[in-house]
Amino acid sequence: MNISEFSKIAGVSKSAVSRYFNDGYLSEEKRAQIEKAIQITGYAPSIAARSVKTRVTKLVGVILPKLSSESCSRITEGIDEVLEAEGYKLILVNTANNPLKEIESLELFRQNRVDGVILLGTVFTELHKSVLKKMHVPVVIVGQRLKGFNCVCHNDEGAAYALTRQMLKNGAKRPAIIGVTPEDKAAGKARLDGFLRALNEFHVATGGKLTEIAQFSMDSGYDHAKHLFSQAGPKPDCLFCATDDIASGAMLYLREQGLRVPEDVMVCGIGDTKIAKNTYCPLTTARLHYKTAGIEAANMILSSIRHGDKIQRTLQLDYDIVERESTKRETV
Amino acid sequence: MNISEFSKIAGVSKSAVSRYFNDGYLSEEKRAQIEKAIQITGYAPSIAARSVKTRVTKLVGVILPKLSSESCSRITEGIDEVLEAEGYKLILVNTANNPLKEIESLELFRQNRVDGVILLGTVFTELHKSVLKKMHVPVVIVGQRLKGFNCVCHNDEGAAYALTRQMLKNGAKRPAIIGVTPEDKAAGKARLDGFLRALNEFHVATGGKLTEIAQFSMDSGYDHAKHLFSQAGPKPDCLFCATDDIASGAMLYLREQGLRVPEDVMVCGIGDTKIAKNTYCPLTTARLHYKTAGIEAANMILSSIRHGDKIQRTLQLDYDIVERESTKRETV
DNA sequence: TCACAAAGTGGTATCGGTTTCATATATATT
DNA sequence: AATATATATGAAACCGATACCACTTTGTGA
Repeated sequence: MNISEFSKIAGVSKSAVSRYFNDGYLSEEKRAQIEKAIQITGYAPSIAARSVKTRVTKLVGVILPKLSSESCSRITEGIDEVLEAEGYKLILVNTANNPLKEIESLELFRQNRVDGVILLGTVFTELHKSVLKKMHVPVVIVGQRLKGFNCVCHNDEGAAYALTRQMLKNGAKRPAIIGVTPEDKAAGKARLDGFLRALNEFHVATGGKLTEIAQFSMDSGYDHAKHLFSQAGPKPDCLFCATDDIASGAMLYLREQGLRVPEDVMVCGIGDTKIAKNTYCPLTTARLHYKTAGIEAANMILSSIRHGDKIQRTLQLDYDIVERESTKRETV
Repeated sequence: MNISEFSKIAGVSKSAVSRYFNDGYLSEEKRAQIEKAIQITGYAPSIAARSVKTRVTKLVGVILPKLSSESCSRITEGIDEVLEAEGYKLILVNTANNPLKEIESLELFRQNRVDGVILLGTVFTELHKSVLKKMHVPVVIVGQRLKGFNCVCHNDEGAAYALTRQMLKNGAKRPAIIGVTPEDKAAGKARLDGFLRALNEFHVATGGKLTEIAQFSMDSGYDHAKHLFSQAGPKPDCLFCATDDIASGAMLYLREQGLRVPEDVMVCGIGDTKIAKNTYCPLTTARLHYKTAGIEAANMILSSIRHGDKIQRTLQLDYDIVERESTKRETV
């Protein structure tokens, strides 16, 4: 069923039908005829055909590294909430942590003539930047700061600093970190930097031996805790983890080994995901406002789409420290 | 940049360009010219324009009740994995548990001329069925069984039965359930049925007072556990929860009240989500194969799109019982 | 050498919409 | 009454692609 066929059924011209769906001048009489015909036929105009002419797709492409991670899905939820209300649809690509797929996806989005792109970024190469520069539509990056692009990000360094500082204040003497790759400037480098800044302030040194680089998963947290605590020499008494998932995996290992949290080892994570509340020893963490980040990213892209302004903005959302049991200790 | 403009730059005809992108007869010479021009201009054909003519969008619409739930995001991940490999893109709608939005989304998908629809369903009304019937593209429903439609679902009743049976075998005498609305035939009704079947088999009665209807969340699990244990009369000694999230919330309440798991109260959930491994007392649950469900749903829709067969199929994936500490008890 | 199939080519109709245009009518303003 | 303005209308051009068509060139087998 197309507009011509439908217009005949409704007994009006093609133009009238188009006007009906686009708020043009139209007599009440024709409006009624068209509405009646819709009831009967169920006709709905093709967005694809429309967008050929109007060059507007009402589509926003979203690239994310892992759909089934709580942080990503909550960000996406925020994005969807805003864009859906404005009549935009989300076209989603899950890169499964494959940076090559990000590039491919951008190409795909260009073919689909999306009105904007939101990228939940991890690691950025020069290739990324050059491909992003060539996009002819607004781009917003979430979770990372990339010069020359609109970004919504968290205060990663500050959160890591505050958490580590808290553990040191509570009497920890030998801090260790299970981080993620420093190629990830936010979750990797910034959180490591915050950790180190706190150590520096407390005049505590950490050998490279107490620095682990894990993946973004519980299992990886477990494995790296094992590696950390299997080394010769004195054991860490405090463990900063780059994410709650990593922290929960590490705690699973500690529990297996009969190490008490927080008595023997303090632990903290970042994110305040659901798991933090439920670990056997409730996890101290920094709440990151994922959904809000998604909402703000969506607002940012809407504003760019509508006003086409080229001013680059970076929005940083602050964290909230959520102190639970895993870092509390009676100072001796 | 459109195909005409591009074809001039490449020094070939429009037809040649179209053939380049659609594997038609084309001399090596022209192929090379086109490739060179692509390098320079970055031209990519418009999918929208193409789909007007071909009537194929390579778009699959996915409707889900809550993006940030682990089960939904894992199903979606499975769907994406398969469809992405076949060149399909996902257009996503999060209904936020608003059944009206499911209907709206279907309308939206019709406008977008998606090639297929995958619906992660919860509650189905007659309106749902009639709108679904009117879709002119294949539909697959995940997580529910709906007569007349392709479905991929779990063995909800069996899982609930097996878990409850396990708790009764381990010596529980006074079982309670925190379920979800029976309007949800899978997570609500079927799991309640399984619970009751086990009770029946063990000749245990349960008053309506020991049946709570919660939402799909930790907080709701907490609230309903509170309600359950605040009632007058003997307390339950075993708690079947319709989801892991509900179970984890309930356990949080039990812990607050100083009730030990499993000594005072056995608890189990369904899903085997990440949280189950991490609760202070590791949670016995039934593993549901969410990602596999997504993969199978995607395969089903692909097959329907390609072969257009009208045979309705229902695929049921079985569960695996994962027995952890929360249901173990030394029989006295 | 000829017949016939396969490869290669560009013009044009077509897909399903929107928008411009020319024109007509109704209403409001001087 | 004359004029300006808002409302209403359908034909036709257009958006950016594909597909059919008629045609030419090349390759193959008898």
